[in-house]
Amino acid sequence: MAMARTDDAPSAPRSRDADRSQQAILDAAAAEFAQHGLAGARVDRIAELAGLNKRLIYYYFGSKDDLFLAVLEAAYARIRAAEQALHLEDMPPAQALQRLTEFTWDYYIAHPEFLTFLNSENLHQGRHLAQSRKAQAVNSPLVETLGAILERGRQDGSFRGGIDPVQLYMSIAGMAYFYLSNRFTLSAIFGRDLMTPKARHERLQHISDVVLGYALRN
Amino acid sequence: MAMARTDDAPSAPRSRDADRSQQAILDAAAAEFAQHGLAGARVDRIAELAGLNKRLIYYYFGSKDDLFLAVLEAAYARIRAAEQALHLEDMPPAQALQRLTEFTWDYYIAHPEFLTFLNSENLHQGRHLAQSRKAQAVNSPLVETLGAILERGRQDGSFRGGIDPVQLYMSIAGMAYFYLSNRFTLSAIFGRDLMTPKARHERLQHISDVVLGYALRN
Amino acid sequence: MAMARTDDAPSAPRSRDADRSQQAILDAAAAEFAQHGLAGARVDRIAELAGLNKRLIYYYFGSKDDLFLAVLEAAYARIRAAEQALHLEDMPPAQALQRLTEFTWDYYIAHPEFLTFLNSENLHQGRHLAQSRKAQAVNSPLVETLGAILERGRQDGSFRGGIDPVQLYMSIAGMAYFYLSNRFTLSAIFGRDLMTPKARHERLQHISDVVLGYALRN
Amino acid sequence: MAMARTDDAPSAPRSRDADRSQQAILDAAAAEFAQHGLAGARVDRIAELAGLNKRLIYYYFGSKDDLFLAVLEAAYARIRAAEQALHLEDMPPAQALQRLTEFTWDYYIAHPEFLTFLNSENLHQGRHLAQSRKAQAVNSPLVETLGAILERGRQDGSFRGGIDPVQLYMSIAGMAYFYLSNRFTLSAIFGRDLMTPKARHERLQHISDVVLGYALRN
DNA sequence: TATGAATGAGCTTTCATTCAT
DNA sequence: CATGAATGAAAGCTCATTCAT
Repeated sequence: MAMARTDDAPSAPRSRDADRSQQAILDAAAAEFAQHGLAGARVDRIAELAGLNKRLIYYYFGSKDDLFLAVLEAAYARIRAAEQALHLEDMPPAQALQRLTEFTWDYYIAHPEFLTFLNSENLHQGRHLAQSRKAQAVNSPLVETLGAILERGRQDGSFRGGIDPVQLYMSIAGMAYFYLSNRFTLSAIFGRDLMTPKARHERLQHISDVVLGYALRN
Repeated sequence: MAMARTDDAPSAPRSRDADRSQQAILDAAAAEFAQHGLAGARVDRIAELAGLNKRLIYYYFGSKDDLFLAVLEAAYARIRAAEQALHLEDMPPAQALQRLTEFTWDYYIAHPEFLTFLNSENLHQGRHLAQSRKAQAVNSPLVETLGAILERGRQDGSFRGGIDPVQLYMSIAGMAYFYLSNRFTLSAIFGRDLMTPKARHERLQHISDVVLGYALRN
Repeated sequence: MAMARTDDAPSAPRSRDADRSQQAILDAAAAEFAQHGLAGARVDRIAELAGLNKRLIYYYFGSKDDLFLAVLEAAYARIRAAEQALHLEDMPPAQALQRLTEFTWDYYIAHPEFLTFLNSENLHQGRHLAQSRKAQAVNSPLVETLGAILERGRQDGSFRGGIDPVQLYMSIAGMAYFYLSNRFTLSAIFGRDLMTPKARHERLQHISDVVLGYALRN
Repeated sequence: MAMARTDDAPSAPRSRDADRSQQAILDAAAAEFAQHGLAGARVDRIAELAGLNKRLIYYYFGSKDDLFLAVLEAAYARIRAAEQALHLEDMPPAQALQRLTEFTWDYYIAHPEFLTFLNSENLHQGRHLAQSRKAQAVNSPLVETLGAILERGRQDGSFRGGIDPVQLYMSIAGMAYFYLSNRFTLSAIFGRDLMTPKARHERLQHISDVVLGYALRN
């Protein structure tokens, strides 16, 4: 006595509810992992936050570790999509480099959980990412874009030559990451609030100065 | 043939065994926290690693969290001591800046647990350090030293003016930190081993180039 | 041949097993708390006695203290129900007072755990009952009933006037309670078995004599 | 190279310090057992409260249970001494009975720990007292005294005959005990403070009324 | 698709007690 | 007489996970 399901999109492989439940779990898990790390996260809390039964998490994702991987992959997918929307290749080299720096800074501020996920994953020696089939595609296209920018700048004489785009990317990211990820200990050590608008502005200015001061010829 | 011990603290109210036990616990805890983070660390493993009864950990340190704080404070004390042994104030400005960059890089490589402790503490929003009485003294004297270096460089004309030592310190640290702390995810993304001698040499070279490229006038 | 169940709560959202498990835990906990007190009770033993997993105790009751409160509330509910089944209001005053005395005595003998629960709760200064929402409803209706009995007796000339029902209730209970709750130390002191049928009969007789000797207008 | 100890009393079998330490432990233990019961009492807290090393407790008393027995025996010895100081035998019967009632009430109020000790010991089914060599002497001399009072009253016509002094003693004690030992639950149930001066006065008055109303001829 | 019930293993922490001096 | 150091056992409680429906 199966009933016809008229409310489903005809070609949808899964029901809307299923998709919605999976997304709710992913969102809840992202919040929980961001706040407590992998070991500190509680499956119970994720279920409660998602408004769903705990059993469903296992039904859809298999285990806590697998769920973490899914969260991690989704986070990488989001930042990759944001990077690709920048269209740096259409800008003059110096402006493109400046824009990339700003983007990195702003993205880390808007998505602090991304930093936490990386910390967690590295604490576990990249174990989850190593098992990921999607991990290969994770390779940041930004590096290639950055390589092209540097080459264009070298050719038009604005940039010095011999800059490794991977190294520069890691430096841009690192200067932002360190400040934001370690803001609590840094605040304790330096006795100042690092997250005021003024402090944030100054940090971005400093990073830009360092990056351009390094890349620009003379 | 007992020798007079003149270099000891004037009064030793505790038996040597107590000190040794406490140090064994601290060492074991440092290893465990470094490997598994705060939530992932197991008190049982710490006790086993220390070769001591689990109860003794609570006897001396009170709780897992208090033990973590003790480990964290000890780690800060060590890096502070190492920093002060550099005597950067006796070097010419450019050399001092170069030396500081190398030191930071080398220290992070030699003491990867320090990075993990910072990650853990920041995951917990600096909660432990916030209640540390020693936290104030943690204020890195390196910043003052770096400020003096920058000022000397500005005066002798080698450095540009207007450089904030705190910002520069966080950039130096950040460029090293990001690479080393996130080496597993970075390796997965870039598909290369970041810890070969060659890769390490290149990274240090790059960081030095960036730092000096930014600080040096012209 | 399923019969319609009209005496049930209108909606039973939980499975019967859940109710049965909770009741099994309550019963086992009552036995354990009665025998060992609150601090001496072991959650492991309760679980074993209930034939259920220890985790389930926390799943349903939250903590050992909350479980104790549940046991205490259930004990109060039972004695209240038994009191209300007496229908003392339908008896002549002297007979009602006599019946109440007998009931109290018999109930304490049949439910020695009730005495132990009260001892435990008072050792902890009523901490659990104080946070009980049901505590207000615990107010023994017996006191009102007793008040009505005393008033009826005063009006028909059999009882003296001016008797506080609360005071009298506490005296009736106290004379029974002391004997039964402290029977071990009293036995040691007086060197006689207080629980033989003869001794029990004599004690009840004495209490009745005291109570009626006090209440009856001679 | 034994040194002469000139500060000791020549005939003292133990040093003053030893006596003082033992008494300190007994006092601390009494406070701890009174507050937390036997199972809830902590040897650590007793040592801390006594200002002495925990090991000494075992040196002097052997075990927590043995210490409890010592505390219990001391409590019995104190109440016995207080009872014997009453000299009820020199008073007229009714006055003596009244005085005994007052004494019992006042003593329980002044020494609430005595009630707690009895509760603890009875929770453990009198196990400790059963092992006590001094337990035989615990037999309250008050009962004999009370017996003589009742007999004198019967002979002078003021008291009714046939009163069992043990039963009456347990009733006097019980009416006081129940009120004081269970004051927290009773307060919760009746919603009134039982320990105000007024409430205490009324309770003593009631008990006296009941006792004398029972004993006095007509 | 979804859920409440249930669990084994293991967690941090506590405890009475003993060791070594 | 006195103590700080140390411990085995077990406590209350938590966790990721599975069962039954």
